[in-house]
Amino acid sequence: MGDKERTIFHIDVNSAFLSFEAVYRLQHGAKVDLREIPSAVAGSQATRHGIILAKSIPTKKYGVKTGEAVWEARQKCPGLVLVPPNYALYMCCHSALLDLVRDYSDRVQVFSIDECFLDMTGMELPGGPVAVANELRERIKRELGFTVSIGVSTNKLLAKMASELKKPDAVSTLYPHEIEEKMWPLPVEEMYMVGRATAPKLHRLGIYTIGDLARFDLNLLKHTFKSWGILLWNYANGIEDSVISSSGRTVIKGIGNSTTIHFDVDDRGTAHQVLLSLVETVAMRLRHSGFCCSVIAVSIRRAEDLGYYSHQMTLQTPTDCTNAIYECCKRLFDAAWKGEPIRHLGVRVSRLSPADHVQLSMFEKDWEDQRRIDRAVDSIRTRFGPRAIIRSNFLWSRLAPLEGGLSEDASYPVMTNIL
DNA sequence: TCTGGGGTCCTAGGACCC
DNA sequence: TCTGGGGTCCTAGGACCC
Repeated sequence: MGDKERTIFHIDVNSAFLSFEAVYRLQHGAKVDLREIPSAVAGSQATRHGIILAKSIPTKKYGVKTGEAVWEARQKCPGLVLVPPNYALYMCCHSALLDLVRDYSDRVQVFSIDECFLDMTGMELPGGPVAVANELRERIKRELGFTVSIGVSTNKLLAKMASELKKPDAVSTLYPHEIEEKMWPLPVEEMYMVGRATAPKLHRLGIYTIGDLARFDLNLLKHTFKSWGILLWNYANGIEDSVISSSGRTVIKGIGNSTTIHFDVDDRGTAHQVLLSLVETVAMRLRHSGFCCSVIAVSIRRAEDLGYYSHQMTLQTPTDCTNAIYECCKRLFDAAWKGEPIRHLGVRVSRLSPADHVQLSMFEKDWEDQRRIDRAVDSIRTRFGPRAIIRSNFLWSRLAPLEGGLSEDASYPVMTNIL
């Protein structure tokens, strides 16, 4: 990393989906600001997508949590105003934020739809980093209408932890010399990378705060958690030196779609059809990205206990062909399914290689024909909409012909692994 | 009448090779 | 003639993030 000290900003949109929604509605004549009343963005219960995706600060006061079931949230907070998600709108807000932020640095790492890192190292910062961060925060509020929390420090981990310190609409620093005072007193589960499974294990070792973790014996952590233990100890001590990867737009490792079906599936035929609707979008995205895949995986979530299992296979020859992937998915499903009612199905392809130098296998003689068909379907869907052409067996079914998938915008933000 | 959907990385165990 | 040992690849499952 060199010995030069860096200046990193982490920008986090406060209650992102809900704020985007609130701003949009105000701009279109709404009288109430969703951010000021108990409200949330949530999926539809009728189609069994009923969970809270984002909530207002007043809602938070009722103890409602993101990811919680809607009926549960309603019990805690009667009168909760719910609005359906609108991902296209969120993408617009995301792009607008990035455009604005790039005025301040060209080294921007998109971390998710509502978070990014800015490398401000070596920039002229009139009044210091905090003054510039405040100006940026004000400008976002003024021009885009929503508020952000900005964390300022010398690496990404500390900048990210800093942005959590004060919300909404705030700038916080967490410099190395402030770690002991600002970060160590926090509960260990508030540290990035300490999740549901790790927290209780740390508690069992007598580790309750981030400070406890930072001062814990590293060898003992290594013994218990392997490489994970080293990562946790480093983070607790503010040690993290990954670079901001901006231009090197993150290399995609895999593409997947999954869906919760609005009724329980208990027969093979219906399951196959769901898989097909997932493969249609996965394969289209795969071709759009210019890759072929070598690994195909199908995952199944049971209806009764939400238990989950998966099955995967490696191909001899990489492919991006809808039918080829679908045939594999059917085989994988048939081999894996134990016959229980299914709530959720997923398809994922990985081990990607560039599509332009895929070796043609002499056994797949109709391969070029298939590619031609896929290309033709893709171009019709691109020109006339994704539903301009669908498989006839979906016409009389209860299922959507294409399931899941992100807007064809290739710049969709994907979480870029550990910092 | 149960909790979405998109990702990433790591690890253990088995197969197989030399 | 007892049983190494190192390496790679594959799969299933588990952890985490937003």
